[in-house]
Amino acid sequence: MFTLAQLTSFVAVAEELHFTRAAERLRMTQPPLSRQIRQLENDLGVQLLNRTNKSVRLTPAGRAFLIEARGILRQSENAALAVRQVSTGEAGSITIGFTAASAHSMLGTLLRTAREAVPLAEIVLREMVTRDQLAALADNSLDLGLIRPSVTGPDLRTRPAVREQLLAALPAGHALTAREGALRIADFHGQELLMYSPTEARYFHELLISIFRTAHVTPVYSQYLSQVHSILALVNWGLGVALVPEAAAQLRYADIVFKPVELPIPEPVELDLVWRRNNDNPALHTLLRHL
Amino acid sequence: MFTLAQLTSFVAVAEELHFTRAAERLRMTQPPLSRQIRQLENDLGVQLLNRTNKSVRLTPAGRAFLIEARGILRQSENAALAVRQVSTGEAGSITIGFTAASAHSMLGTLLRTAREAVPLAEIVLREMVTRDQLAALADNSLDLGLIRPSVTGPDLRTRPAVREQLLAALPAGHALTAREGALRIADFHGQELLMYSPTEARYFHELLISIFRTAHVTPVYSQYLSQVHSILALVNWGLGVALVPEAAAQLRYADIVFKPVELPIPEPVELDLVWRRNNDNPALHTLLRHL
DNA sequence: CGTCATTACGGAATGCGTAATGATA
DNA sequence: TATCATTACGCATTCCGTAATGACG
Repeated sequence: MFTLAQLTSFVAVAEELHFTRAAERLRMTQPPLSRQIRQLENDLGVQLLNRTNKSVRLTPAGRAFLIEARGILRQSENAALAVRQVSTGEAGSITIGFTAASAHSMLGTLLRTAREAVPLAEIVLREMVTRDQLAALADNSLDLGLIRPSVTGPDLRTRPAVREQLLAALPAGHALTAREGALRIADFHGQELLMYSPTEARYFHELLISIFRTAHVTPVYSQYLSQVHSILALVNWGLGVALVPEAAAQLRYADIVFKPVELPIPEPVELDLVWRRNNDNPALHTLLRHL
Repeated sequence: MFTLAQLTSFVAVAEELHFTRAAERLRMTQPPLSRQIRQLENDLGVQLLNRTNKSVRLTPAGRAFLIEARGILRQSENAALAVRQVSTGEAGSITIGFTAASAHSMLGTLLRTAREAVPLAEIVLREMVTRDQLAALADNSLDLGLIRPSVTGPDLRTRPAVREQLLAALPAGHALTAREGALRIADFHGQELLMYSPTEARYFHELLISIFRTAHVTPVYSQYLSQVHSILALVNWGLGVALVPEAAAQLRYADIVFKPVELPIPEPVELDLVWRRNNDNPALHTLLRHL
């Protein structure tokens, strides 16, 4: 197979149609240039140039190869450029995991920041539950996760991304919807509360349990569900009340009224950014620096 | 700039993720392979692989470069293949000149043959008058011309392509349209004949002059025109009769009747293929062999 | 006979292979 | 301690540059 140097030489000769001038342009003497071209022709088994002593002309095959050679050289230069951009974090690919609920709070901001910070990078989004995100981070198939706070290994790094309020989600016509201003935790005493699953939505489950225990309030846990939008669907059907992160209020339901709730911690719902400490994706670190 | 050999080495290592195995695949020993990869990384200024003594992993930049490297190698192989096809006449580009009139007789056949003979070649068609075709053949911007017989230089080769009848083109309602069967030359005596220009359409001009002189017939030369379709337009308007190559009958005019003419030579209109003797376009010669 | 590509030849650099070293699990 | 990448070193090849040759207008 030929050499990139041979291609460079050939392009120079093809453009100058003059070995001596081409050699000058290549900052070499003319004999080795002649040899290179001859070598290239031997490698290809094709005559590229017709030389008489007073003129150098391209053969049809030479014309065709000139186009190819230029293409290969351009692609090579682009490759060198592109790989440097990836290595410095200017370009590349960042795979970001998110949970459905987080999409409404943080994801928009994150993507906007990414577009500014690493405009040349490709952002790949994957909707995954927290547990799957942690697994994907571990095997390097995910660069960055958006998860609810949870126990993570020592090789994962975590950073709080946003904090949100909890809102009461009430079916239209429910007694509490008539109340002026914010609700209090005590208002939920004895209410049918649509509760988060202790396994699938452990973070919210424990958050609510803790809030109610602290306030000595005991609602009626009618259903356990893992996803916020499932809970809202049930509220919409009048099957109970719920506490959901404020981002969920972006989802419009015909028969749900959202009301603020007074809590000891005003914004108790956290969302974390998480990534592998040893992740060597430079684009990821460029993005993290801008967050 | 890097080398294609380095790219080949890198692809092997990236695929095996193991220097020793990659070296075996490349039929070389492992140390020079290590050096090549290191050299490639130095050239690029980018780390492509993370080596621990027990594992070789691609960095994100390495992943990006692997794709680029495969692309460059593939393009290089394709280029070598393509240029060989051009040199053997399997592929390439053939520029063919034609006159408007010839388009209807020969061009279809020619293109069909070309598609069979050199399916990989690009056929470029250029409508040019005979004189321009000869000039273009001389400076190599045309590979093949379709022209009326004319004086050509010694470095041009010519081959008869087709012979055609001459047809009488009569305006609808003209007295001769009533005649049964073929016309005779004598029928044109005293007729208003739309004549070919002696300079722009020399071949037809001299052909007709010769035919009428031989038959001792003298029509009235009312107009001199250079192009067949101009002549037919005037016939269509009733401004005279004309003699045109049979291919012209393919052009449908509302008010023209075509009739055969008895001539001493049944098919006096010739169309030639012409090309430069020294044309080094292999695709052209492949095509000519099939014609 | 002058221009310009090719051939001839000597020296430097590149690149492979073998052997030794070093690092990590 | 075994595996596997890197470093060390010697040799063959490649490739450049200078000089000589040759071919075409």
